[in-house]
Amino acid sequence: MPRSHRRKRTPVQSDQLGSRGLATRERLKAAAGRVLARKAYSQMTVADVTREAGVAAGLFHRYFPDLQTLTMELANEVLDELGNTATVEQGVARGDWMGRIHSHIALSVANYAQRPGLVRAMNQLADESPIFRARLRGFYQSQLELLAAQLPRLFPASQLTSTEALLIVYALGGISEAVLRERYILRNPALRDLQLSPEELADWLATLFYRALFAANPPPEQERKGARLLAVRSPERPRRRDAG
Amino acid sequence: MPRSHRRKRTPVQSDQLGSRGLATRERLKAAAGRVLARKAYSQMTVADVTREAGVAAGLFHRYFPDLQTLTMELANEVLDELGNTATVEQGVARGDWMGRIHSHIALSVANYAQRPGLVRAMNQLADESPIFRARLRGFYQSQLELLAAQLPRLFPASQLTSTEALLIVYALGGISEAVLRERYILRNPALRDLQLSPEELADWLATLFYRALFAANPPPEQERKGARLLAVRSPERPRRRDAG
DNA sequence: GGCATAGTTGAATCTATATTCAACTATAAA
DNA sequence: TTTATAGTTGAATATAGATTCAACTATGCC
Repeated sequence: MPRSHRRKRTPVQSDQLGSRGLATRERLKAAAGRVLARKAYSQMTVADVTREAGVAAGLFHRYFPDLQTLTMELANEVLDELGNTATVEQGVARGDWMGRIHSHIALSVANYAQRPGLVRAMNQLADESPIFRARLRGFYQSQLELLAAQLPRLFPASQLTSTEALLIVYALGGISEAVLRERYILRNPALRDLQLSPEELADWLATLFYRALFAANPPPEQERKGARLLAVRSPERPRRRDAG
Repeated sequence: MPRSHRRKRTPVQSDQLGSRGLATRERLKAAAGRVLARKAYSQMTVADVTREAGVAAGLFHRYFPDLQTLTMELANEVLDELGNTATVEQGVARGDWMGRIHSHIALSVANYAQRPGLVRAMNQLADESPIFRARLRGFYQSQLELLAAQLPRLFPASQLTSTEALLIVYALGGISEAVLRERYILRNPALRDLQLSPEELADWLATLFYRALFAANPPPEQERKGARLLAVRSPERPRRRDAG
């Protein structure tokens, strides 16, 4: 196959590169990032990357053994950055659930808005590489587990097991993932003319998240911009068996 | 590239095949379905399929021009089947929202549980083929719009635009999609030992869906098996600004 | 300026896989 | 049984794209 499995000449190690070489290496990564903004990971070729970077085809293998390595490096940089922002909840009171939810979702919105191509590539890479799949899941699930761990305490009457709590937080996480994917990655035209700023979008998503979690609207003082959504609420008891 | 773009000999049309040929064609499709259960669409080869079907390599092109055509045919069969089941809500009262939600989610759970490989392949195919991407979105969104169209009527005070309504239903749809993907497609070990039957899983997901939509628990008579989840609910007003 | 080293080029080569097709085999109608 | 037709085989060929590498160029140190 084009992306060979055979043992091959290994690229020079990064720590043995001069500043010029290091710069070229970065140019290749940046070029790959731009390529991924317009085509799927599995359709990107080495030639795409070198052409985008404006270097000769053969140069690629001086710096990377293959596209997967380069892409994974790019992906790990994103994950590291998101991980550093583990200070997400800074300035938000522990008991302020709406605030905490909102801060996480806002970070996620920004991530999709700023690098939709990379986010898409990360998912495609996870489809093909078990190693990266594990890495990505580890990252995502560790975030989710911060919340999952609170659920038994928050809702003692529910007798949730930790697996059940995890199920719930995956479901809640899906609320924003689905919308962000549809809007920023798939660029659904029907969602394009949304007049929402990233900030407002985060408000809406956080509100829905809060509602699914607590079966209630967030407290009014937390309303933020998604206020109109609060008027969306249980209107009546379900109707009779007849058509309604 | 291996999957060539060059014009090539076209396969014999299905309607010119005898019953033996038709049967072989189906064997190839079934074989591809099995291959997709174990590897990603973009990594499947023609040889994988013919080997799995137990026929000579060259036979593939008598029936299909390429893997994409075959896979799309497989995918369309799934979509057609799901579309036929547009009788999903049969026997459920129009005003019984929990019942309606549950019936749709139960169908989705069954779909993921029965053919996780194909569902995954459909998403991967959508990543690579704009045509299929449009087809898949059209299918999914038309389902969502059935609900979106009700929102302005259900919640007149909210003044939702149709785009906003669509945003909300995409978000709600993400609740089950995220969990089903994680459980059936990515086979997250942490979710593997869930003791829930598909029926119970649908209950949980429908309950979360209902809560996000109505900011309230579903009416008790609708409780079904996910009852324990009802104890998960707004416990207190958010605490003070201090750590809580 | 001379020299050593790091970096770059692009044509040549290799490989996995798609694709073709002439020869072969099964089927069934007459 | 013959014969026409549909179906099948697998070796041969074609191709996209990865990978190598000998020759070339830039950089910086003395």
